[in-house]
Amino acid sequence: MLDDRKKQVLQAIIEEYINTAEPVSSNSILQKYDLDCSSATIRNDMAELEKIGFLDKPHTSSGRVPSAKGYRFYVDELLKDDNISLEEIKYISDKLETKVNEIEDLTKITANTISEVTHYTTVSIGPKTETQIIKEIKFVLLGSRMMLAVILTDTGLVKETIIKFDEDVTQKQIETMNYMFNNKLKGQPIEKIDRPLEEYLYDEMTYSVNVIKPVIEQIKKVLEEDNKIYLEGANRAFELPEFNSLEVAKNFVNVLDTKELMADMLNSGFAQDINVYIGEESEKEELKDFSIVTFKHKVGNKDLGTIGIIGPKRMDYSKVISVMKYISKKLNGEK
Amino acid sequence: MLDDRKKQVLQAIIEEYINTAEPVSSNSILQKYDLDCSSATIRNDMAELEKIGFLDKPHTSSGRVPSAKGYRFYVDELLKDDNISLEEIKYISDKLETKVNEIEDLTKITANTISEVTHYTTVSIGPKTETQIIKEIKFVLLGSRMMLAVILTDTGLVKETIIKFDEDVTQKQIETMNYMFNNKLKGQPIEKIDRPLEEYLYDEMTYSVNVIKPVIEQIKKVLEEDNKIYLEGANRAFELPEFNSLEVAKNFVNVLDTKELMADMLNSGFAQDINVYIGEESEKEELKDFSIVTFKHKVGNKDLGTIGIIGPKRMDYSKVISVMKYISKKLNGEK
DNA sequence: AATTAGCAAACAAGACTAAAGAGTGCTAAA
DNA sequence: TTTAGCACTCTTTAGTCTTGTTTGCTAATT
Repeated sequence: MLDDRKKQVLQAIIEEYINTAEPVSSNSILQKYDLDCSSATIRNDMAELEKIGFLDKPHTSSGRVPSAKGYRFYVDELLKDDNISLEEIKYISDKLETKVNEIEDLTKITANTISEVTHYTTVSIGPKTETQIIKEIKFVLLGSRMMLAVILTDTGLVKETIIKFDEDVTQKQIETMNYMFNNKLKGQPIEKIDRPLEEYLYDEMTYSVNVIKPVIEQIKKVLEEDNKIYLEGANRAFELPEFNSLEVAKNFVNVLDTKELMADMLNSGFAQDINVYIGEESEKEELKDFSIVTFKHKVGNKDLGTIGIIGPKRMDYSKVISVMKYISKKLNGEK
Repeated sequence: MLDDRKKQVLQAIIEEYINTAEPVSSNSILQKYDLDCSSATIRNDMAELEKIGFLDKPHTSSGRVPSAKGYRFYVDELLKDDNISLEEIKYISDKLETKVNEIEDLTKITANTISEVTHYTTVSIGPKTETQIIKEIKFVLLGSRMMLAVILTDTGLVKETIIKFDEDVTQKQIETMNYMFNNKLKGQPIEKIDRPLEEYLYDEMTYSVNVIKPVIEQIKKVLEEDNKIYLEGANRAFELPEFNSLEVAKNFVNVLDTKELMADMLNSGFAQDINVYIGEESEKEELKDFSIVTFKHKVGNKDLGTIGIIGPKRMDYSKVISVMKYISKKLNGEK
């Protein structure tokens, strides 16, 4: 395992690289971090850290750059998660006070706050629908051939959809349908809406396929619909020096544009609330130059969606994770 | 005025430049376009076209590049608007067949189609709310302290908003409120919801400010809310050579991120359905390197929103305008 | 055994030069 | 008015040299 000085050297190199984006030399850390040894000693340590794969060298006579493995060790073992200033705390608190009526808005505000404080781009997605339980379905006639269906779930998610008919429908019909749907679907998780259930509904309400069909189809569609992905601060990334490489910049825009990829990243991850994917760790070619930190945004154990920060591998993990932890505490009512 | 050969030269230069993105030399157009003269003659014409400001020269001994003024003349006088292939027509027809329930979806699908066919980035926005007339307001109780308000307008726009209360409300209260709101607002254009009207509502329904206040506030908010802007194919731009300049690429991402700027461009424009802004013509510093073609998307004279194509000044105006005109015809039911 | 000083070697980055190639503008002739 | 011919301009690319940074190694020191 690493002795203390090697850990210090690794930490110094990573932090220095996060600040400067330039390969770090033995001399530069000797000056800024007080390690009680000479630059030659540091060079020896650097050589060893390189041997075990924690550091890379752009070319033979240049300083060192952390590898994904190096960042990983840093994130797992060395990182401080209280890297947050009083001003930042104040700013976050204020923004999170905003009253919202829909949980998606809360996710958006949180994502926006994180983006502002960390200066990275964020992507966010609403809570997964499949596992949510239908609490109530309401049908409202909006005209003789148009109806609004509103579906409420246990986590407070509200889905609305407009349904159009090819023939006139009456208030009475709507009410009957509404009763049937509630009867059958209330208390069910969304993923349970399957073929047999659909057929049952078709059978029960024989009076007009023209009426029933669009209702079932549209409700299924809106429930299965992928959650929208919201982007915040896409332009912020371009302030960073790594985006001076045209190829990196191009990849970045491409990645943000590939909603499925983003949804995939946001929905994967382990049981923890915060997951860190460093460059190639994500095992997606497109993401090899980027790191993503995802944050499962919860109140109690209600899933409110996931927020991801995407930036260069040289991301300020300490700041990002500190901010996320603070927000998590805050949302759960801790002082 | 320009004689015929000068027009041909201008057209050839612009089309060649649109295709190659390289300054155009007298020789290159002599070879590809059959002008019945020598390269020296073309050079003379080019010099004159430059004198009247239709062409620019990156440096003394390079070929010519069209200026904004040159593109303007081309768009206004020389452009062919039937530059669309059978495959493209087929593709567009198919995609526009998709059934939609909300007009915003139609705008999105159309914007997506345009982006796919032209390979440019599109931005789109829903119809302006201010001038729309309220057709119906429905309140639906979703729980003892939560209500959904649905507002329908004459153009078919539907706005929904969830309203939360600090105290329990009854079905009866909701109905009374609903009646009052309809009574007062039905038939009114949205921009007419002003202070006196609000006060009247406050006065009429004295029973609880806790109930009335959030309703009025939230309805006002949702109606005044800026329409969302949808982006399609942001990454496509990066295939173009002008985006190899880091500064241009950066500006582009910035422009797309500045929603107000985009909303401004989409909502400005004259009576025509198609408006073309070439580079500096838009009089916005940020847009000096880009051209925007906006398309007011209508069925009959119902405004369904505006779609904008944004790309380099060297945009294929002919293709873009041809596609827009075809879509416009198609949406209005012409074969 | 660990640390350090000292120094040669590697290499990037920038400045400068030279040569090649493309394209124009001008002059004089058709 | 058009054209041929040619000098001139300017970009682009490659090549060379210089400078400065940083390493890795060796040998001495603690």
